[in-house]
Amino acid sequence: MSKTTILLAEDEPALGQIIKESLETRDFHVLLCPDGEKALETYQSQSPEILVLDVMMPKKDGFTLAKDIRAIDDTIPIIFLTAKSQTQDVVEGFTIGGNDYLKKPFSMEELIVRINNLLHRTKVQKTSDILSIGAFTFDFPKQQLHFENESQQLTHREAHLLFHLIKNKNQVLDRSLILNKLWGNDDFFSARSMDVFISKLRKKLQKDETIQIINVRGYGYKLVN
Amino acid sequence: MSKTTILLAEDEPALGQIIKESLETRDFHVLLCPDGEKALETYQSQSPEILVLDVMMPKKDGFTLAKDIRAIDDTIPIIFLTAKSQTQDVVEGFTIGGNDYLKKPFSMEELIVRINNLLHRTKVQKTSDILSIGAFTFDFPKQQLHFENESQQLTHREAHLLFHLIKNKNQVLDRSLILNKLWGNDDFFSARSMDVFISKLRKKLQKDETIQIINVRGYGYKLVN
DNA sequence: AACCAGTGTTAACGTGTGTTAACCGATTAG
DNA sequence: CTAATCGGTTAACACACGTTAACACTGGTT
Repeated sequence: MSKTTILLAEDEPALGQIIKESLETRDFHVLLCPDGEKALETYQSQSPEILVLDVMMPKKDGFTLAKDIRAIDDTIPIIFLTAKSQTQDVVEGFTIGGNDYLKKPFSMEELIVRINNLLHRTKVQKTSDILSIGAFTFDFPKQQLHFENESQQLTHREAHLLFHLIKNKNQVLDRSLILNKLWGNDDFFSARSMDVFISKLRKKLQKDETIQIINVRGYGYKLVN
Repeated sequence: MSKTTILLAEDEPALGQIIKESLETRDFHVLLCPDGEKALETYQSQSPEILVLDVMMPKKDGFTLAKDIRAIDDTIPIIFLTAKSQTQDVVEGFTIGGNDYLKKPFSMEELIVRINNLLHRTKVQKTSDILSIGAFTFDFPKQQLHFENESQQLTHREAHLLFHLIKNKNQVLDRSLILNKLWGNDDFFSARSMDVFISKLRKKLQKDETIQIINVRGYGYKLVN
């Protein structure tokens, strides 16, 4: 497994360097940015998995940066580093969803705990490639779908499609998004092909009646359980 | 939706009471326990959704308690309250999985942020949108309307429209509001389309005569029961 | 080279969903 | 009272999606 990439935005070079090195000893890959604008660029080019942002920064402060990034990705975890003076209610307003904050000064242990907690939330299902849905267990790498003591082998396409459906369980999974991801385009034929696979998956999943793949006309599919 | 239950184990009565009250103003249900043993009993009888444990407690300290509870449930989120003297590496060892910690003294905001963060992780999918109306049960995610032991599948549009009607049960649901929300506009054709769906819903709901969708001319619809 | 099994794509036909149209009754303003 | 408006209902329609089977491609086997 490759290292987790952390984007660290901190304008104070000495502090930034200390944090960076500490995190690197914990086996993270750290991208240190001296200001908000640089951070945004780096975010776009490197797509890190978690952001650690100083609130007070030149050019673009941490909150503004977070807003900009949230417009692109509304799930990426963000940790704010706040000075004592920062008004607590503003910070608190930001600390919902994938957000947390730390008051300066903080210990490295504290930061690492927060990072791991937030990563865990998004990663817990992400890294473990054995997913469960209803009464099924789905081993993605092996492309096997287990039900009680039976087990059926899925094809590559079936497995990938199911994988994304489970990842977006109970939410609508956008048709064109998945078409682009798995087929590389979203033209008529690929769409038809996808329909066929949805049909196949439904058949393979029908042993557990509590789970269903529901179509949302014009948008996509929703796997519910 | 019922309140989230928090088990709070804190041996210092004054502090315990303050935390309890603060959390209650945030609409949590708080079970305050003065020591580790009481906490374990309360955990078993009340099955709370999250634990906030003081580390230093009489009879059974927070870590030991956490170990005991983890043997029963290895996913329930736990937040430790630690004094400054507590050796940080021990704490850190515990802060994996569903765990976090706060150093005393801490602000209520900090605690609430941690609680919400950890709850979010387990709860995001848990809050089920199963509504009931008259003799019907409406499973919004599955788009199913249950009546006694029958069950009919609704379409996406039907489900959303019914969802908003139930949410505004016994109040007038504004036409243009719902048109904008579901159709994206409130022009003539969308309005006509909506009428058709109201008609369909009326038909599907007519098994229970006590509930009706009443039109309020010029304003909208009201679902009554 | 011929064969085969497995996988994904295309085709053909059928079904479901949402929109539009048509026609109607009810309500209200003039 | 009459006309205009709003909403109710049904049906026609277009098109998104479902299902099955035929087809084409791949890589492996004999």
